[in-house]
Amino acid sequence: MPGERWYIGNVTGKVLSGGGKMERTTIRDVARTAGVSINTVSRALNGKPDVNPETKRLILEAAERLQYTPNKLARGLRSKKTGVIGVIVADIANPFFSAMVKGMGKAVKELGYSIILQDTSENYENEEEAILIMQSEQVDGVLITPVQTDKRSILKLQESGIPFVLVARHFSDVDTDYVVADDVQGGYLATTHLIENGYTKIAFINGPSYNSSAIERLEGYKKALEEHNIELNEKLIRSGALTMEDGYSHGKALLIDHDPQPTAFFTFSDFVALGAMKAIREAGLRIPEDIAIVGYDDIPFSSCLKVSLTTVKVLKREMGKKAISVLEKKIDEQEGQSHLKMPVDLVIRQSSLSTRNLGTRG
Amino acid sequence: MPGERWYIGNVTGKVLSGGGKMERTTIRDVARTAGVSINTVSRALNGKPDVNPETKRLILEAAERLQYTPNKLARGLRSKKTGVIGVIVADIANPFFSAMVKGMGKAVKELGYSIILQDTSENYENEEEAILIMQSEQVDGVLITPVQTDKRSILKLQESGIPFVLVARHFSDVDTDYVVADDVQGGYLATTHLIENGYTKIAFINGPSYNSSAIERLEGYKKALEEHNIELNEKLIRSGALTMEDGYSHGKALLIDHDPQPTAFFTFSDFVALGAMKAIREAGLRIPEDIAIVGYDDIPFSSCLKVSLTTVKVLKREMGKKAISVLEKKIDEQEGQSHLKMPVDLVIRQSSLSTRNLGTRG
DNA sequence: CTGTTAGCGCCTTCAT
DNA sequence: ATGAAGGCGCTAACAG
Repeated sequence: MPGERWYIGNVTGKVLSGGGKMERTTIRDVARTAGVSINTVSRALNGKPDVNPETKRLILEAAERLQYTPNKLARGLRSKKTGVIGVIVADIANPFFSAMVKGMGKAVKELGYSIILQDTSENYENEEEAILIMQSEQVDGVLITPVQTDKRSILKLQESGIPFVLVARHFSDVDTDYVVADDVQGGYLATTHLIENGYTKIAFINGPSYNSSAIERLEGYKKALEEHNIELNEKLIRSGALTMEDGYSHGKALLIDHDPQPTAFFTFSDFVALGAMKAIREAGLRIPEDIAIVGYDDIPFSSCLKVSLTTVKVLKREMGKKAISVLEKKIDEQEGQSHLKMPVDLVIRQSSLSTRNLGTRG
Repeated sequence: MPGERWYIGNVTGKVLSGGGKMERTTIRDVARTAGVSINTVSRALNGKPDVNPETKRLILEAAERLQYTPNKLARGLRSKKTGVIGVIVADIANPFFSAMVKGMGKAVKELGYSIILQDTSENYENEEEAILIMQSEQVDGVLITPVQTDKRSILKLQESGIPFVLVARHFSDVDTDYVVADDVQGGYLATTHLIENGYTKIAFINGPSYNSSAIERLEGYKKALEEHNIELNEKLIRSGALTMEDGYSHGKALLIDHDPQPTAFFTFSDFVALGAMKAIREAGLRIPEDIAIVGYDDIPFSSCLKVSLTTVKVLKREMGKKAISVLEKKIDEQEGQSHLKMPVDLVIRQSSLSTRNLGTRG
């Protein structure tokens, strides 16, 4: 527990001899002003027992007047707790992650922690460095969406002894706590939906092959095909798509002289879907009449497109919040591992609903 | 300067008597192992002069072997520098701000700082609290996009003596450093573009009236109208729009039995534009044939819409980077205030280009 | 070149 | 119920 936070501002009114620079009020100033000893102040301010209500009042008043703010560094040095949680994400500019971080921020606030943010840009070296920084920062815990091109960084993190939880992605062969979305189910729902609407030639523009979300969604995709006795065609599966541009180029490749010609797309993210949609339009095809498409994540704009996007909704903020609460338990030494899968949900909109959506096609 | 960073990991190998928990290696352990005094180690590690190369080598070796990582808290307590910069944004889930933060993160990395993030959700009370937290965190400096419903929080920040820079928004009546976009110019460019394409009934779905960006864009809007001798009609100006939903409702209000009937929209953001576009479509109108629309920010998806969105491009990452560099100067006591306006640019796409874009309409 | 000393602000024994 | 003393890990004088 990072200790409760209460603030009254921070200006001392004192002025350094040298120039115009302020010096922060310390517990000492408060003690002097209240006419008590340093640690009586400490105890009063931290709500510890054994403090005369009257002196407590005096102390609180003095603190208020002097605009005292506790120094977290000093406190941290003593208590070995910084009240800071390190958050390492793959790309903060991606609405998926920024929504997640937003949720973390909210959850963390109630607990009195702060967040230090690191962005790896999906780059493993950056991830390694980010972890070292977190260690040096003495964070009380770490939340990380690993890049996954290598697992050694996570193994090191494990060795370091810092409590940590993987978020959004996890390793099948490294035993850690994690909070992820139920991606198998997501892949399954999306694919089943397309199949049930008569599509059989469903192309899957998937994420990188090392990415756990991509792996699990593919599993869901395969499961759905199998259940409906549709033969898997490797040519319809493409991987490595993360951006809009990737979606565009993969979409294009799948449409131009491609065998078999897909009649529907399932994509790794709404961003990828957007790129693919552009490719579809440029190929002179209509959505959903000629090609249906289903995205993933349910990012805000998806509902507002001219042809609104059917997608798998992931509870991004909730996932962030949940991750914090799992991490907090770890920090508080409450044993037992958490392997959490957040439920996902198919949001059916226009992009997958052709008016002539009966019977089999292609 | 937050002191150079160098890491070697952090596990000591030591085990506490009590249980399996690690204890971090301290400078003391290194000193003992290297057979020198504590502060020789400190100096060696910090690259200070007056250290025998040979002993330095010994110390570095020992540090390496023991996996020593400096304790930033202790260092900060002494040096009064935490190497942390506080970033307070209005909404990290907004792509505009997340792109900005991404830029800050990159810039900060090179300088050896870390970032503590706070999200106010456009709420003033949260902003006040965020500032207090930053003080308590002893950050070396603060970057903030103020909510602007009240300026007292900023005045307090000023009093606190912490170096800070406003980003993306600024106060006309509070003298601070800031890095913002050239919003007058942005409003002017967008409006002029519409006018030059024959539109005269240009509705402006603007942001909150206290928001400096909204104020300045309105200024640009008015300037453009004036230059073209188009009479300003207050009924075409709406304020308070921040979200997609706001854009939708304002758009709707402007289209249903509205006098005068607008022929073009200029909106506060691409998000707001997206909402307005939905309203336009629902009113049975076409973009851009019936209603042209210009957004603001140039958020990634804008280019990929079926009718791609004409918008004012703001250099979000660059603004973040610039803000960091200005802040760094302040931290290093380099005097002189910075009032920076980042250039903006009109990106013309389909949403403002009717095929029959000649002559005057409406 | 190197070691000794002192203290940053806070909290935690231990006395009183 | 309160105060005094010690120390978290590190850096910055000042000696030697």
